[in-house]
Amino acid sequence: MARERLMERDQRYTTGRRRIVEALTSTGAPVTLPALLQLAPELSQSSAYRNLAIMEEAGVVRRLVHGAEHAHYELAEDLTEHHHHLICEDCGLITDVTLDASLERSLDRAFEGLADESGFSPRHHAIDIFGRCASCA
Amino acid sequence: MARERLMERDQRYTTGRRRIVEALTSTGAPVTLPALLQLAPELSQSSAYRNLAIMEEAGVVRRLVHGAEHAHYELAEDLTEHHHHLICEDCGLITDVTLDASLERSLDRAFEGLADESGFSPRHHAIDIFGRCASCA
DNA sequence: TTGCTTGCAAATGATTTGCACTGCT
DNA sequence: AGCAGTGCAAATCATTTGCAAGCAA
Repeated sequence: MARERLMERDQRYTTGRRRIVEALTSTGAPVTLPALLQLAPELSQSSAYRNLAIMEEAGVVRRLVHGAEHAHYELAEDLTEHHHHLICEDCGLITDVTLDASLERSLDRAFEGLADESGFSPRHHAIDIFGRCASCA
Repeated sequence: MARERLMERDQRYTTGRRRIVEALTSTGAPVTLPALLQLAPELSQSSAYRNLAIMEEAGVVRRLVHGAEHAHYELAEDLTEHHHHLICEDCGLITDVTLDASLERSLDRAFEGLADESGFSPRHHAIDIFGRCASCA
């Protein structure tokens, strides 16, 4: 899947890129760049950044920005499934959650309604739930 | 209100801070630092950053980070009202929206449920709706 | 070969900080 | 007077980029 997405954009699925995708697949949760380099120490920082940017563009990777610190990276939703994020305000840990399908449907309906009122056309949404994770509680 | 929040933290409500609050009040939408300085040209960049950080800490201001560019600042929800953001993927414009109270209630209920399953205790949430604004459509 | 990729080191740019000065209290 | 707040210029630090060398089609 990742390979196809890249090929469509005339991008190669190189070893470095495969390593990144494998690392993101193996850890279920979004990771920072330093964390990614720990998972795959043979990657060089600049190439990792460059390849993440290319794969983000190609729809393989998603970049999350939350505080001022490092951004987090995860596989794009088409390669996984639609989900949201629990963010621990103490330690910065980010984990995934999925909401009930009917609730998602209600949200989408509400968002569509905005188009009429304001002229804004929604494409996708992201919900961040801030709080305390189990280990920081 | 802003003054009280600052006083509680033994912070003064100085002219510079008042100017920032007034500027944020006058433009309904979240603004970047450069935009804020345009609204209030007598502010100096470093003091504006410093005061925004202090007021964020005091719960007067909220900082939003979305792409890689400048962060956006707005008045904290206790000084305004609970709302979410429409983000234009073309021009970066951010505007506020409020959802139906019953939908918010369903969301909160769903989030509370997470505490039981995962041990995560939710404090607040933010919904970002990405798409095209009226002028970029 | 020809051009995309890589890794290193250097550059960028938003935000932060040191410091001397001003202004409340 | 005494300490918090300000503005300037310099420092930070995540991320990006230039460039020479490596590798794949």
